[in-house]
Amino acid sequence: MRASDKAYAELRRDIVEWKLPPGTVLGEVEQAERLGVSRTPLREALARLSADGLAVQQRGRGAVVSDVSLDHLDNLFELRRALEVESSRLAARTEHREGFAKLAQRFTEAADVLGRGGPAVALEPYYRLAGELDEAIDEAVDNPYIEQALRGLRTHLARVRRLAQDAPDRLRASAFEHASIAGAIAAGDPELAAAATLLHLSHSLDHIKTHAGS
Amino acid sequence: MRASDKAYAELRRDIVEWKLPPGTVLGEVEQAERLGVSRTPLREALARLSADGLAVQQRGRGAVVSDVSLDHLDNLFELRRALEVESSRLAARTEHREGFAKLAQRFTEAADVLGRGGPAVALEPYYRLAGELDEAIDEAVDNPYIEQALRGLRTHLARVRRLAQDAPDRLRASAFEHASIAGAIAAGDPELAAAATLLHLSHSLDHIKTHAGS
DNA sequence: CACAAGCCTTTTGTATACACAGATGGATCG
DNA sequence: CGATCCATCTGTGTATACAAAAGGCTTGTG
Repeated sequence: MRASDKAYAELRRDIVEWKLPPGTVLGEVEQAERLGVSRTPLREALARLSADGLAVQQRGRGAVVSDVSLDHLDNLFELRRALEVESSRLAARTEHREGFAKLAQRFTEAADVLGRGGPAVALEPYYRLAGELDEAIDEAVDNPYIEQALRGLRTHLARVRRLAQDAPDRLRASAFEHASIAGAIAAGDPELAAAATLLHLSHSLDHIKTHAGS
Repeated sequence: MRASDKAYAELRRDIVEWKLPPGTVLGEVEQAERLGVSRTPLREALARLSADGLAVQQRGRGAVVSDVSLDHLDNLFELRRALEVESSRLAARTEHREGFAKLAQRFTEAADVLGRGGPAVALEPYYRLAGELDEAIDEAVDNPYIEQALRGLRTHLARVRRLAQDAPDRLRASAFEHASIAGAIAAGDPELAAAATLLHLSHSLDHIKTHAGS
Protein backbone atom coordinates (compact mmCIF):
# COMPACT_ATOMS: atom_id res chain seq x y z
CA MET A 1 0.00 0.00 0.00
CA ARG A 2 1.28 3.44 -0.88
CA ALA A 3 2.22 5.75 1.94
CA SER A 4 -0.12 8.44 0.65
CA ASP A 5 -3.05 6.01 0.68
CA LYS A 6 -2.20 4.96 4.20
CA ALA A 7 -2.05 8.56 5.39
CA TYR A 8 -5.32 9.39 3.65
CA ALA A 9 -7.18 6.38 5.01
CA GLU A 10 -5.95 6.96 8.54
CA LEU A 11 -6.68 10.69 8.59
CA ARG A 12 -10.07 10.15 7.05
CA ARG A 13 -10.98 7.52 9.62
CA ASP A 14 -9.80 9.73 12.47
CA ILE A 15 -11.85 12.65 11.20
CA VAL A 16 -15.03 10.64 10.64
CA GLU A 17 -14.72 9.05 14.08
CA TRP A 18 -14.21 12.46 15.67
CA LYS A 19 -10.76 11.52 16.95
CA LEU A 20 -9.74 14.65 15.10
CA PRO A 21 -12.60 16.99 16.00
CA PRO A 22 -13.63 19.89 13.76
CA GLY A 23 -11.27 22.81 13.98
CA THR A 24 -8.18 20.68 14.55
CA VAL A 25 -5.23 22.08 12.66
CA LEU A 26 -3.47 19.44 10.60
CA GLY A 27 0.13 20.61 10.50
CA GLU A 28 2.03 18.87 7.78
CA VAL A 29 5.16 18.06 9.77
CA GLU A 30 3.14 17.13 12.84
CA GLN A 31 0.84 14.70 11.03
CA ALA A 32 3.67 13.36 8.91
CA GLU A 33 5.52 12.38 12.06
CA ARG A 34 2.43 10.95 13.73
CA LEU A 35 1.60 8.75 10.75
CA GLY A 36 5.19 7.82 10.01
CA VAL A 37 5.26 9.12 6.46
CA SER A 38 7.04 11.97 4.78
CA ARG A 39 5.52 15.32 4.00
CA THR A 40 5.09 14.62 0.29
CA PRO A 41 2.55 11.77 0.54
CA LEU A 42 0.91 13.52 3.48
CA ARG A 43 0.32 16.59 1.35
CA GLU A 44 -1.39 14.40 -1.20
CA ALA A 45 -3.58 12.96 1.53
CA LEU A 46 -4.52 16.44 2.73
CA ALA A 47 -5.38 17.48 -0.82
CA ARG A 48 -7.72 14.51 -1.14
CA LEU A 49 -9.32 15.32 2.20
CA SER A 50 -9.91 18.88 1.03
CA ALA A 51 -11.50 17.57 -2.14
CA ASP A 52 -13.78 15.42 0.02
CA GLY A 53 -14.74 18.44 2.08
CA LEU A 54 -13.40 16.90 5.28
CA ALA A 55 -10.71 19.55 5.63
CA VAL A 56 -10.35 23.09 4.40
CA GLN A 57 -7.07 24.54 3.28
CA GLN A 58 -6.27 27.73 5.19
CA ARG A 59 -3.48 29.73 3.72
CA GLY A 60 -0.73 30.32 6.19
CA ARG A 61 -2.12 27.99 8.80
CA GLY A 62 -2.38 24.78 6.84
CA ALA A 63 -5.38 22.52 6.73
CA VAL A 64 -8.00 22.36 9.45
CA VAL A 65 -10.66 19.72 9.96
CA SER A 66 -13.82 21.18 8.45
CA ASP A 67 -16.61 22.29 10.68
CA VAL A 68 -19.75 20.22 11.10
CA SER A 69 -22.83 21.57 12.77
CA LEU A 70 -26.59 21.43 12.66
CA ASP A 71 -26.49 24.42 10.33
CA HIS A 72 -25.38 22.07 7.56
CA LEU A 73 -28.07 19.50 8.27
CA ASP A 74 -30.73 20.98 6.01
CA ASN A 75 -28.23 21.39 3.16
CA LEU A 76 -26.97 17.87 3.61
CA PHE A 77 -30.45 16.40 3.60
CA GLU A 78 -31.43 18.39 0.54
CA LEU A 79 -28.63 16.71 -1.36
CA ARG A 80 -29.49 13.41 0.22
CA ARG A 81 -33.05 13.72 -0.92
CA ALA A 82 -32.01 14.52 -4.46
CA LEU A 83 -29.67 11.55 -4.69
CA GLU A 84 -31.38 8.86 -2.64
CA VAL A 85 -34.91 9.42 -3.90
CA GLU A 86 -33.71 9.17 -7.48
CA SER A 87 -31.52 6.19 -6.61
CA SER A 88 -34.46 4.30 -5.15
CA ARG A 89 -36.51 5.14 -8.22
CA LEU A 90 -33.75 3.86 -10.52
CA ALA A 91 -33.14 0.77 -8.43
CA ALA A 92 -36.81 -0.16 -8.69
CA ARG A 93 -36.55 0.09 -12.49
CA THR A 94 -33.68 -2.35 -12.98
CA GLU A 95 -33.91 -6.07 -13.38
CA HIS A 96 -31.42 -6.92 -10.64
CA ARG A 97 -33.81 -6.76 -7.74
CA GLU A 98 -33.54 -10.31 -6.45
CA GLY A 99 -32.04 -9.49 -3.06
CA PHE A 100 -34.43 -6.74 -2.04
CA ALA A 101 -37.31 -8.93 -0.92
CA LYS A 102 -34.92 -10.77 1.35
CA LEU A 103 -33.58 -7.46 2.68
CA ALA A 104 -37.10 -6.22 3.37
CA GLN A 105 -37.76 -9.31 5.43
CA ARG A 106 -34.54 -8.90 7.37
CA PHE A 107 -35.45 -5.30 8.18
CA THR A 108 -38.83 -6.40 9.46
CA GLU A 109 -37.16 -8.99 11.66
CA ALA A 110 -34.67 -6.40 12.88
CA ALA A 111 -37.57 -4.14 13.82
CA ASP A 112 -39.00 -6.96 15.92
CA VAL A 113 -35.71 -7.46 17.72
CA LEU A 114 -35.35 -3.72 18.33
CA GLY A 115 -38.90 -3.55 19.65
CA ARG A 116 -38.59 -6.58 21.96
CA GLY A 117 -35.08 -6.18 23.22
CA GLY A 118 -34.05 -4.59 26.45
CA PRO A 119 -31.31 -2.03 26.73
CA ALA A 120 -28.69 -4.61 25.80
CA VAL A 121 -29.70 -4.83 22.12
CA ALA A 122 -26.67 -4.64 19.88
CA LEU A 123 -26.97 -1.76 17.45
CA GLU A 124 -24.06 -2.67 15.23
CA PRO A 125 -25.86 -5.42 13.27
CA TYR A 126 -28.61 -2.99 12.38
CA TYR A 127 -26.19 -0.40 11.03
CA ARG A 128 -24.54 -3.10 8.95
CA LEU A 129 -27.92 -4.12 7.58
CA ALA A 130 -28.62 -0.52 6.59
CA GLY A 131 -25.24 -0.46 4.90
CA GLU A 132 -26.15 -3.61 3.00
CA LEU A 133 -29.27 -1.94 1.66
CA ASP A 134 -27.19 1.04 0.52
CA GLU A 135 -24.82 -1.29 -1.28
CA ALA A 136 -27.64 -3.23 -2.89
CA ILE A 137 -29.18 -0.02 -4.18
CA ASP A 138 -25.81 1.14 -5.50
CA GLU A 139 -25.40 -2.13 -7.34
CA ALA A 140 -28.91 -2.00 -8.79
CA VAL A 141 -28.54 1.62 -9.89
CA ASP A 142 -25.21 0.76 -11.50
CA ASN A 143 -24.22 4.36 -12.07
CA PRO A 144 -20.65 5.34 -11.16
CA TYR A 145 -21.46 9.06 -11.17
CA ILE A 146 -24.32 8.73 -8.69
CA GLU A 147 -22.25 6.28 -6.68
CA GLN A 148 -19.41 8.75 -6.31
CA ALA A 149 -21.76 11.54 -5.27
CA LEU A 150 -23.34 9.22 -2.71
CA ARG A 151 -19.97 8.19 -1.33
CA GLY A 152 -19.08 11.79 -0.55
CA LEU A 153 -22.48 12.40 0.94
CA ARG A 154 -22.32 9.36 3.21
CA THR A 155 -18.96 10.44 4.54
CA HIS A 156 -20.44 13.70 5.74
CA LEU A 157 -23.51 11.94 7.11
CA ALA A 158 -21.32 9.63 9.15
CA ARG A 159 -19.77 12.66 10.81
CA VAL A 160 -23.08 14.35 11.52
CA ARG A 161 -24.50 11.17 13.00
CA ARG A 162 -22.46 11.86 16.13
CA LEU A 163 -24.50 14.98 16.81
CA ALA A 164 -27.62 13.00 17.57
CA GLN A 165 -27.49 9.47 18.91
CA ASP A 166 -30.23 7.15 17.80
CA ALA A 167 -32.85 6.17 20.33
CA PRO A 168 -34.20 2.57 20.17
CA ASP A 169 -37.66 3.81 19.21
CA ARG A 170 -36.27 5.71 16.28
CA LEU A 171 -34.24 2.71 15.15
CA ARG A 172 -37.33 0.53 15.18
CA ALA A 173 -39.27 3.03 13.09
CA SER A 174 -36.27 3.38 10.83
CA ALA A 175 -36.18 -0.37 10.31
CA PHE A 176 -39.79 -0.36 9.19
CA GLU A 177 -39.11 2.51 6.82
CA HIS A 178 -36.14 0.68 5.36
CA ALA A 179 -38.29 -2.41 4.95
CA SER A 180 -40.77 -0.30 3.00
CA ILE A 181 -38.05 0.99 0.70
CA ALA A 182 -36.63 -2.46 0.06
CA GLY A 183 -40.12 -3.85 -0.43
CA ALA A 184 -41.04 -1.18 -2.98
CA ILE A 185 -37.85 -1.84 -4.93
CA ALA A 186 -38.47 -5.58 -4.81
CA ALA A 187 -41.96 -4.96 -6.18
CA GLY A 188 -40.49 -2.93 -9.02
CA ASP A 189 -42.54 0.16 -8.19
CA PRO A 190 -40.33 3.22 -8.77
CA GLU A 191 -42.71 5.86 -7.45
CA LEU A 192 -43.51 3.85 -4.36
CA ALA A 193 -39.80 3.42 -3.70
CA ALA A 194 -39.27 7.14 -4.16
CA ALA A 195 -42.10 7.95 -1.79
CA ALA A 196 -40.83 5.51 0.83
CA THR A 197 -37.37 7.03 0.63
CA LEU A 198 -38.75 10.55 0.88
CA LEU A 199 -40.69 9.57 3.96
CA HIS A 200 -37.68 7.94 5.57
CA LEU A 201 -35.50 10.98 4.98
CA SER A 202 -38.13 13.31 6.36
CA HIS A 203 -38.51 11.28 9.55
CA SER A 204 -34.78 10.87 9.88
CA LEU A 205 -34.16 14.60 9.63
CA ASP A 206 -36.97 15.37 12.05
CA HIS A 207 -35.50 12.98 14.57
CA ILE A 208 -32.03 14.43 14.39
CA LYS A 209 -33.30 17.97 14.72
CA THR A 210 -35.49 17.10 17.67
CA HIS A 211 -32.93 15.05 19.56
CA ALA A 212 -29.81 17.02 18.75
CA GLY A 213 -27.51 17.61 21.65
CA SER A 214 -29.85 16.03 24.16
CA MET B 1 -0.84 31.96 -8.13
CA ARG B 2 0.53 28.66 -6.91
CA ALA B 3 2.27 26.46 -9.41
CA SER B 4 0.01 23.52 -8.56
CA ASP B 5 -3.08 25.62 -9.22
CA LYS B 6 -1.68 26.75 -12.52
CA ALA B 7 -0.90 23.19 -13.57
CA TYR B 8 -4.33 22.00 -12.50
CA ALA B 9 -6.19 24.79 -14.28
CA GLU B 10 -4.22 24.33 -17.47
CA LEU B 11 -4.52 20.55 -17.57
CA ARG B 12 -8.21 20.71 -16.72
CA ARG B 13 -8.86 23.22 -19.50
CA ASP B 14 -6.90 21.15 -22.01
CA ILE B 15 -8.84 18.02 -21.10
CA VAL B 16 -12.27 19.67 -21.21
CA GLU B 17 -11.44 21.27 -24.55
CA TRP B 18 -10.27 17.95 -25.94
CA LYS B 19 -6.75 19.25 -26.54
CA LEU B 20 -5.79 16.27 -24.46
CA PRO B 21 -8.15 13.60 -25.84
CA PRO B 22 -9.29 10.62 -23.77
CA GLY B 23 -6.62 7.98 -23.46
CA THR B 24 -3.73 10.43 -23.46
CA VAL B 25 -1.07 9.36 -20.98
CA LEU B 26 -0.06 12.19 -18.68
CA GLY B 27 3.56 11.41 -17.85
CA GLU B 28 4.70 13.37 -14.86
CA VAL B 29 8.05 14.48 -16.22
CA GLU B 30 6.60 15.21 -19.63
CA GLN B 31 3.73 17.39 -18.37
CA ALA B 32 5.93 19.03 -15.77
CA GLU B 33 8.27 20.19 -18.52
CA ARG B 34 5.43 21.27 -20.79
CA LEU B 35 3.78 23.40 -18.10
CA GLY B 36 7.00 24.72 -16.68
CA VAL B 37 6.51 23.44 -13.16
CA SER B 38 8.21 20.81 -11.07
CA ARG B 39 6.94 17.31 -10.54
CA THR B 40 5.68 17.95 -7.00
CA PRO B 41 2.96 20.51 -7.84
CA LEU B 42 2.14 18.57 -10.99
CA ARG B 43 1.48 15.47 -8.95
CA GLU B 44 -0.95 17.46 -6.83
CA ALA B 45 -2.68 18.64 -9.99
CA LEU B 46 -2.98 15.07 -11.27
CA ALA B 47 -4.42 13.97 -7.94
CA ARG B 48 -7.09 16.65 -8.17
CA LEU B 49 -7.88 15.66 -11.74
CA SER B 50 -8.32 12.06 -10.61
CA ALA B 51 -10.66 13.21 -7.84
CA ASP B 52 -12.67 15.09 -10.48
CA GLY B 53 -12.85 11.96 -12.61
CA LEU B 54 -11.07 13.65 -15.51
CA ALA B 55 -8.10 11.31 -15.25
CA VAL B 56 -7.65 7.82 -13.90
CA GLN B 57 -4.54 6.64 -12.13
CA GLN B 58 -3.10 3.54 -13.77
CA ARG B 59 -0.54 1.63 -11.76
CA GLY B 60 2.76 1.51 -13.48
CA ARG B 61 1.78 3.78 -16.34
CA GLY B 62 0.79 6.94 -14.49
CA ALA B 63 -2.37 8.89 -15.18
CA VAL B 64 -4.38 8.80 -18.39
CA VAL B 65 -7.17 11.11 -19.48
CA SER B 66 -10.40 9.34 -18.61
CA ASP B 67 -12.58 7.94 -21.31
CA VAL B 68 -15.77 9.64 -22.39
CA SER B 69 -18.31 8.00 -24.63
CA LEU B 70 -22.00 7.75 -25.28
CA ASP B 71 -22.07 4.76 -22.94
CA HIS B 72 -21.81 7.20 -20.06
CA LEU B 73 -24.55 9.49 -21.30
CA ASP B 74 -27.42 7.72 -19.59
CA ASN B 75 -25.53 7.55 -16.31
CA LEU B 76 -24.57 11.19 -16.55
CA PHE B 77 -28.12 12.29 -17.23
CA GLU B 78 -29.49 10.18 -14.41
CA LEU B 79 -27.31 12.11 -11.99
CA ARG B 80 -28.16 15.33 -13.76
CA ARG B 81 -31.82 14.63 -13.36
CA ALA B 82 -31.46 13.92 -9.68
CA LEU B 83 -29.51 17.11 -9.01
CA GLU B 84 -31.05 19.63 -11.39
CA VAL B 85 -34.69 18.69 -10.86
CA GLU B 86 -34.26 19.03 -7.12
CA SER B 87 -32.26 22.23 -7.56
CA SER B 88 -35.03 23.82 -9.59
CA ARG B 89 -37.54 22.74 -6.99
CA LEU B 90 -35.46 24.27 -4.21
CA ALA B 91 -34.77 27.44 -6.17
CA ALA B 92 -38.49 27.98 -6.65
CA ARG B 93 -38.95 27.72 -2.89
CA THR B 94 -36.51 30.44 -1.86
CA GLU B 95 -37.22 34.13 -1.58
CA HIS B 96 -34.32 35.26 -3.74
CA ARG B 97 -36.03 34.88 -7.09
CA GLU B 98 -35.88 38.46 -8.33
CA GLY B 99 -33.66 37.81 -11.34
CA PHE B 100 -35.51 34.83 -12.77
CA ALA B 101 -38.32 36.73 -14.47
CA LYS B 102 -35.72 38.81 -16.25
CA LEU B 103 -33.81 35.67 -17.23
CA ALA B 104 -36.99 34.08 -18.59
CA GLN B 105 -37.55 37.11 -20.79
CA ARG B 106 -33.97 37.04 -22.05
CA PHE B 107 -34.32 33.38 -22.98
CA THR B 108 -37.48 34.14 -24.92
CA GLU B 109 -35.67 36.91 -26.77
CA ALA B 110 -32.75 34.60 -27.44
CA ALA B 111 -35.15 32.05 -28.92
CA ASP B 112 -36.44 34.72 -31.28
CA VAL B 113 -32.93 35.58 -32.40
CA LEU B 114 -32.06 31.92 -32.88
CA GLY B 115 -35.23 31.42 -34.89
CA ARG B 116 -34.76 34.46 -37.10
CA GLY B 117 -31.05 34.47 -37.64
CA GLY B 118 -29.26 32.97 -40.60
CA PRO B 119 -26.26 30.71 -40.28
CA ALA B 120 -24.18 33.56 -38.85
CA VAL B 121 -25.94 33.66 -35.47
CA ALA B 122 -23.42 33.75 -32.67
CA LEU B 123 -23.88 30.82 -30.31
CA GLU B 124 -21.55 32.00 -27.58
CA PRO B 125 -24.00 34.55 -26.04
CA TYR B 126 -26.59 31.83 -25.67
CA TYR B 127 -24.23 29.49 -23.86
CA ARG B 128 -23.31 32.32 -21.54
CA LEU B 129 -26.98 32.98 -20.87
CA ALA B 130 -27.50 29.33 -19.99
CA GLY B 131 -24.52 29.60 -17.66
CA GLU B 132 -26.12 32.61 -16.01
CA LEU B 133 -29.24 30.61 -15.30
CA ASP B 134 -27.14 27.86 -13.74
CA GLU B 135 -25.43 30.41 -11.52
CA ALA B 136 -28.71 32.04 -10.55
CA ILE B 137 -30.13 28.66 -9.55
CA ASP B 138 -27.00 27.86 -7.56
CA GLU B 139 -27.30 31.13 -5.72
CA ALA B 140 -30.99 30.63 -5.01
CA VAL B 141 -30.48 27.05 -3.82
CA ASP B 142 -27.65 28.24 -1.56
CA ASN B 143 -26.43 24.75 -0.77
CA PRO B 144 -22.67 24.15 -0.95
CA TYR B 145 -23.09 20.37 -1.05
CA ILE B 146 -25.40 20.43 -4.06
CA GLU B 147 -23.25 23.08 -5.64
CA GLN B 148 -20.14 20.93 -5.42
CA ALA B 149 -21.94 17.92 -6.89
CA LEU B 150 -23.21 20.09 -9.73
CA ARG B 151 -19.73 21.48 -10.42
CA GLY B 152 -18.33 18.02 -10.98
CA LEU B 153 -21.30 17.06 -13.11
CA ARG B 154 -21.00 20.13 -15.33
CA THR B 155 -17.36 19.41 -15.96
CA HIS B 156 -18.22 16.02 -17.39
CA LEU B 157 -21.11 17.47 -19.36
CA ALA B 158 -18.81 20.01 -20.97
CA ARG B 159 -16.65 17.17 -22.23
CA VAL B 160 -19.56 15.15 -23.57
CA ARG B 161 -20.99 18.19 -25.36
CA ARG B 162 -18.30 17.72 -28.00
CA LEU B 163 -19.83 14.42 -29.01
CA ALA B 164 -22.94 16.07 -30.43
CA GLN B 165 -22.90 19.60 -31.77
CA ASP B 166 -26.04 21.61 -31.24
CA ALA B 167 -28.20 22.35 -34.24
CA PRO B 168 -29.94 25.78 -34.39
CA ASP B 169 -33.36 24.18 -34.12
CA ARG B 170 -32.39 22.43 -30.96
CA LEU B 171 -30.95 25.58 -29.46
CA ARG B 172 -34.17 27.44 -30.13
CA ALA B 173 -36.23 24.74 -28.46
CA SER B 174 -33.71 24.68 -25.63
CA ALA B 175 -34.12 28.42 -25.16
CA PHE B 176 -37.87 28.03 -24.76
CA GLU B 177 -37.37 25.22 -22.27
CA HIS B 178 -34.95 27.35 -20.28
CA ALA B 179 -37.45 30.18 -20.34
CA SER B 180 -40.04 27.80 -18.88
CA ILE B 181 -37.71 26.79 -16.09
CA ALA B 182 -36.81 30.36 -15.22
CA GLY B 183 -40.45 31.38 -15.43
CA ALA B 184 -41.57 28.60 -13.09
CA ILE B 185 -38.92 29.57 -10.56
CA ALA B 186 -39.88 33.23 -10.85
CA ALA B 187 -43.49 32.24 -10.19
CA GLY B 188 -42.42 30.34 -7.08
CA ASP B 189 -43.95 27.08 -8.27
CA PRO B 190 -41.58 24.25 -7.22
CA GLU B 191 -43.38 21.39 -8.95
CA LEU B 192 -43.75 23.34 -12.17
CA ALA B 193 -40.03 24.17 -12.09
CA ALA B 194 -39.24 20.50 -11.49
CA ALA B 195 -41.44 19.43 -14.37
CA ALA B 196 -39.93 22.01 -16.73
CA THR B 197 -36.43 20.86 -15.81
CA LEU B 198 -37.37 17.22 -16.28
CA LEU B 199 -38.74 18.02 -19.71
CA HIS B 200 -35.65 19.96 -20.70
CA LEU B 201 -33.33 17.17 -19.66
CA SER B 202 -35.39 14.59 -21.49
CA HIS B 203 -35.32 16.59 -24.72
CA SER B 204 -31.66 17.39 -24.34
CA LEU B 205 -30.74 13.74 -23.91
CA ASP B 206 -32.92 12.70 -26.83
CA HIS B 207 -31.24 15.25 -29.05
CA ILE B 208 -27.73 14.17 -28.15
CA LYS B 209 -28.55 10.52 -28.65
CA THR B 210 -30.18 11.17 -32.00
CA HIS B 211 -27.51 13.48 -33.39
CA ALA B 212 -24.44 11.86 -31.93
CA GLY B 213 -21.55 11.43 -34.33
CA SER B 214 -23.57 12.74 -37.26
C1' DC C 1 -1.27 52.53 28.16
C1' DA C 2 -2.44 51.54 23.46
C1' DC C 3 -1.40 51.01 18.77
C1' DA C 4 1.56 50.22 15.02
C1' DA C 5 5.58 48.60 12.79
C1' DG C 6 9.23 45.49 12.21
C1' DC C 7 11.47 41.23 13.08
C1' DC C 8 11.46 36.44 14.00
C1' DT C 9 9.53 31.96 13.94
C1' DT C 10 6.73 28.64 11.98
C1' DT C 11 4.63 26.59 8.19
C1' DT C 12 3.70 25.94 3.59
C1' DG C 13 5.20 25.70 -1.44
C1' DT C 14 8.61 24.02 -4.65
C1' DA C 15 12.53 21.64 -6.44
C1' DT C 16 15.61 17.90 -6.81
C1' DA C 17 17.69 13.57 -5.73
C1' DC C 18 17.22 8.74 -4.94
C1' DA C 19 15.02 4.16 -4.72
C1' DC C 20 11.96 0.78 -6.40
C1' DA C 21 8.58 -1.30 -9.38
C1' DG C 22 6.81 -2.48 -13.69
C1' DA C 23 7.17 -2.73 -18.63
C1' DT C 24 9.61 -3.65 -22.71
C1' DG C 25 13.13 -5.31 -25.48
C1' DG C 26 16.51 -8.69 -26.73
C1' DA C 27 18.70 -13.00 -26.27
C1' DT C 28 18.76 -17.76 -25.43
C1' DC C 29 16.85 -22.22 -24.98
C1' DG C 30 13.49 -25.66 -26.25
C1' DC D 1 10.66 -20.47 -35.18
C1' DG D 2 8.49 -19.42 -30.96
C1' DA D 3 8.26 -18.79 -26.15
C1' DT D 4 10.22 -17.57 -21.89
C1' DC D 5 13.41 -15.35 -18.94
C1' DC D 6 16.49 -11.77 -17.76
C1' DA D 7 18.33 -7.28 -18.02
C1' DT D 8 17.79 -2.62 -18.74
C1' DC D 9 15.29 1.41 -18.66
C1' DT D 10 11.64 4.47 -18.10
C1' DG D 11 8.65 6.39 -14.86
C1' DT D 12 6.39 6.65 -10.41
C1' DG D 13 6.76 6.90 -5.12
C1' DT D 14 9.14 8.98 -1.37
C1' DA D 15 12.29 11.80 1.15
C1' DT D 16 14.76 15.86 2.13
C1' DA D 17 16.49 20.41 1.42
C1' DC D 18 15.63 25.15 0.42
C1' DA D 19 12.92 29.33 -0.29
C1' DA D 20 9.07 32.28 0.40
C1' DA D 21 5.18 33.89 2.83
C1' DA D 22 2.22 34.61 6.63
C1' DG D 23 1.29 35.16 11.51
C1' DG D 24 2.53 36.28 16.06
C1' DC D 25 5.26 38.58 19.29
C1' DT D 26 8.01 42.14 20.88
C1' DT D 27 9.43 46.65 21.06
C1' DG D 28 9.22 51.43 20.32
C1' DT D 29 6.67 55.55 19.99
C1' DG D 30 2.73 58.62 20.51
